[in-house]
Amino acid sequence: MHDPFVAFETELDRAHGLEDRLDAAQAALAAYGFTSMIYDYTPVPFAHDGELITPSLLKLRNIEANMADLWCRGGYYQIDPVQLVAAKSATPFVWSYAQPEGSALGRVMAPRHAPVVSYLKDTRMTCGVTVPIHLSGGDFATFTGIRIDPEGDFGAALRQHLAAISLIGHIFHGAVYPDFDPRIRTCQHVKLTAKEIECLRLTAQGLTAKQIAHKLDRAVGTINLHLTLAIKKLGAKNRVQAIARAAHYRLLDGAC
Amino acid sequence: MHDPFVAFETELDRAHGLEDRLDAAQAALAAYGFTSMIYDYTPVPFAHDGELITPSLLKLRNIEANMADLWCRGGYYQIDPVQLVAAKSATPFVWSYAQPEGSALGRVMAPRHAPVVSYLKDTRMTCGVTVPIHLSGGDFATFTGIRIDPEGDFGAALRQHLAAISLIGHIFHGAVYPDFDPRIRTCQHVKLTAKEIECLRLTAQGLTAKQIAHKLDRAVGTINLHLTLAIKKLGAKNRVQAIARAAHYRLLDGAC
DNA sequence: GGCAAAGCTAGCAAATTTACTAGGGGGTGG
DNA sequence: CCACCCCCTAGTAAATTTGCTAGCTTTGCC
Repeated sequence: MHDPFVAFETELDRAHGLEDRLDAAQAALAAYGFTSMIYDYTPVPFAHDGELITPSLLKLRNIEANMADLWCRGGYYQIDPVQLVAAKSATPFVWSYAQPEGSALGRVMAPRHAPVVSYLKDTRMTCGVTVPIHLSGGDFATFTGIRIDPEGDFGAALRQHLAAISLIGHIFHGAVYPDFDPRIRTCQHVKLTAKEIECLRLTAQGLTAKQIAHKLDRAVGTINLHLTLAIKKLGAKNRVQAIARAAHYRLLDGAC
Repeated sequence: MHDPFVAFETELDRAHGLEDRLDAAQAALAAYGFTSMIYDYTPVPFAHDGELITPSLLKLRNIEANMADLWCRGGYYQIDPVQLVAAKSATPFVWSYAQPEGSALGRVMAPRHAPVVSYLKDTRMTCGVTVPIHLSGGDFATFTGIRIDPEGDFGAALRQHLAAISLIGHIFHGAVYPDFDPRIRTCQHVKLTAKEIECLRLTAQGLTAKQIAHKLDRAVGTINLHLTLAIKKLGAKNRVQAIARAAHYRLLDGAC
């Protein structure tokens, strides 16, 4: 029996680069009746204040050109209720803005989400499947299939495909993730200099500023200033809180 | 068309408690030819030194009685290569000890894993599917179907069911997770007292020992001692490293 | 009921951090 | 080519942390 997932994996192996693989994923979704696709990746889903962080990678297929701008620069990502559900759950889910009542989406929707809901209704992308992909390092991706102008019962029909779309999403992510460059993989929510990050990591490993100064062959004053500037950029009150936030933003590269 | 996943969800809704739901999941797996099931959950998959942490919940169905003891108290969990692959990946996968070559399992297997491999061969549980479930909080579960005495081509046949088993695993976890009690959800790798944790959390929020003393109406010496003891238990060199490790073990409850 | 262990209480000297100060060099844009 | 901004360099007084000290209370077990 021909396995569609093996065929998809073969397609992904043959594709060269992210854009080709996105096209392959789009074709795989089309076989299930989807017209559009969204894939995004973020090293850290939430800021320390609980706000969703704009992803470092957002890719669209067959979607209005202004969506990327609204989501990445217009603040729409932070008020996207589907993204909120995905960030807090690990289970793939069908969503519909036409009939959100009784669903996970319906439970999180609030007035602040209205601009996103309006936009998706205007562009007739009111129905889809989202696969949350939480990764072992705390990073996070979503893989979404959307149907433009869905028929009345398309949402119900989607449930038949949830298992397949979920696996396609995981296979796709597994294929593209190894090629992400360091800028995509690193949280840009707070921008620290290389010296600031280096000093934070050594501090998280238990070295005092004096020990770091000796290790890096620099004056203690220099190390203290790097740490102080990092504390300020992280909005922390002191060095300890800065380390807690740096850990949250996964800037420590596992150092502890 | 009858949706087996909706039927499974209904079954889980009707079940009372974790054990009943495990039975329901076992029955769902049996429909795909599996004979046995494993589900486990851990608030933190890895210790700060990279070693796998024994899960706070491990449930087995139709598996040798001594497996729980070997895995939870005998150190086998730490040398289980399937668990290592699952902890580092998010994609569900088929595994076979009969023919591990060329698979993710084969790439991680090393001599230190031999006791686990021997045990699974002795108990004829050499083939299965594992669904890693990484959660948004950093916690982690696995859902595994196993076939005892698999026929020669069972591994290949399993690929047909990977999508279905993956969704079943996610649905099952989603059904049981809300009822986990705090002891299961809290990392027990390092045991700190309530006062130690309280002082660590307040420290991570940027309060000095003096400020904490004022807030808790205690002497500074008292706060300092709680923090010092926590530092020792975490094996840290100082307060900053203790916070980095507490964050790693998710003892801070998001505090930063 | 008694004993031991664990947890919480608190003080102090030495070491470290915090929060300010200031200058030089490199890169980018006009 | 020059000016401005950013990053890296470094010093110091006041505040805080570290790492030890010791005693009291509570809890659990025999």
